[in-house]
Amino acid sequence: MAIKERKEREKQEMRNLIIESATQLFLKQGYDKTSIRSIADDIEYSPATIYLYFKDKDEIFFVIHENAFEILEKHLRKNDVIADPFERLGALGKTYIEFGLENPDYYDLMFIMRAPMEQIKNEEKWKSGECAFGYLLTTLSACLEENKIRQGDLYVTAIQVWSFVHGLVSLYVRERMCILMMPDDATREILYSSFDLFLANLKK
Amino acid sequence: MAIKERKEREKQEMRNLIIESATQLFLKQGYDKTSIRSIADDIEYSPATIYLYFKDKDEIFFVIHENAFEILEKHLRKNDVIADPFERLGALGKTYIEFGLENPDYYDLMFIMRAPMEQIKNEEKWKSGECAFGYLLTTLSACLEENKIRQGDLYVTAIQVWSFVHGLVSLYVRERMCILMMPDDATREILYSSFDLFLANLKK
DNA sequence: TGCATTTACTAAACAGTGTTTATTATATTC
DNA sequence: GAATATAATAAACACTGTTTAGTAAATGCA
Repeated sequence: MAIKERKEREKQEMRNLIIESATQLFLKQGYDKTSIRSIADDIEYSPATIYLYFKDKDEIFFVIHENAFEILEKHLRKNDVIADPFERLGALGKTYIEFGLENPDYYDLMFIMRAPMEQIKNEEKWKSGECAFGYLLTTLSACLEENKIRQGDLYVTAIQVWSFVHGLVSLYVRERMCILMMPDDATREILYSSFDLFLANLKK
Repeated sequence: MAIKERKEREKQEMRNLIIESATQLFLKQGYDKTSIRSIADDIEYSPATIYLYFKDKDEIFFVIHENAFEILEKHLRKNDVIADPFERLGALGKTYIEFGLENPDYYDLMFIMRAPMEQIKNEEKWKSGECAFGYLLTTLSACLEENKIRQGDLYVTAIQVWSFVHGLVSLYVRERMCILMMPDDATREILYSSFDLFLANLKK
């Protein structure tokens, strides 16, 4: 009976169709305007059909959130070629900030919005987040071993680095950087300068 | 004609009644569950009445957002007695983090949610934000003058400090600190340790 | 005081949201 | 070919923010 496999394949294809449509609408119009009805309209099915493939709206955006992590990880991995761990740390930070500034909606979904985290509560651990955090831990661990940065607890240092870059990007994404009263490109310059200063302070 | 003044007073009292009810519901049940209808129910008026006193829901939460800034500023001002600017900077940071951890809903409204910033767009500058940021600028300026911290551009340094503490608090408030897989109080300890490390790196 | 006008309020509706239920049409199995 | 299982949907439910049209009370003026 190959029918079962075909059905399974069709089910997966339908899930992909929904996710593709939802992703496209999300990046074009934002989270709020991406309603179940608008997705249904886009893929030319009834709204109720979507609930045959996803438990609720949160589950859809959890999948988009996971896809976004894959994209970020691809960017981060490009820095694997940098041998010096401190230089790699700097490059990772810049890649992270750049990703946030260039993909504010994805960043929001990954690190700010509540929606995808609801899914994680009723499921398991935050796999995507842990994986990305793992990158940072590995690099920082190498920096500490080679005595490139000031000595300190690995986790405390990692939280310090992540919190800082997240602070930069999230204040920008949620429009609090307006206090600088500067044009957008000048604000971005300040963000990168601030990261450079941070790195200099961390350096041994 | 004192009637005009009485009417003005009554209008202000009604606004206060709405804000008080909305604030109480917001702190008890969160933003989403604080609907116009639930506020109307609470103050025993019809939903439409609220629109005679506030343009929309965003305006209500903009006022709550401003009240929250007043509370934060009261906390921050307690550190004015600390003469040494670097010590004061440390105390301000701890006060900020503490405020965020103890008042996650207020913090969310002030520095994460989009709702109150919509109001600012159609109005003027982000007065509350600028005022709080001014505190930081003043203290950092004194630190630089007295050569207590590493030299650098004032604004770049300020963004560095603010982004970092905001990063700590916002990752906690939006439940991304779960990657540490620690009980809540241990996570909070890490946050404070991370801030201490940050300060040590900033120190000259 | 009596009437016209302004003010304060609300019931009902509008246009939307996420989600569920009962029903129908199609595909599969025996 | 008949019985069963699957896929899809129309319609409804319970909400949301907001607007409109209509009513009742307070005020201004003669």
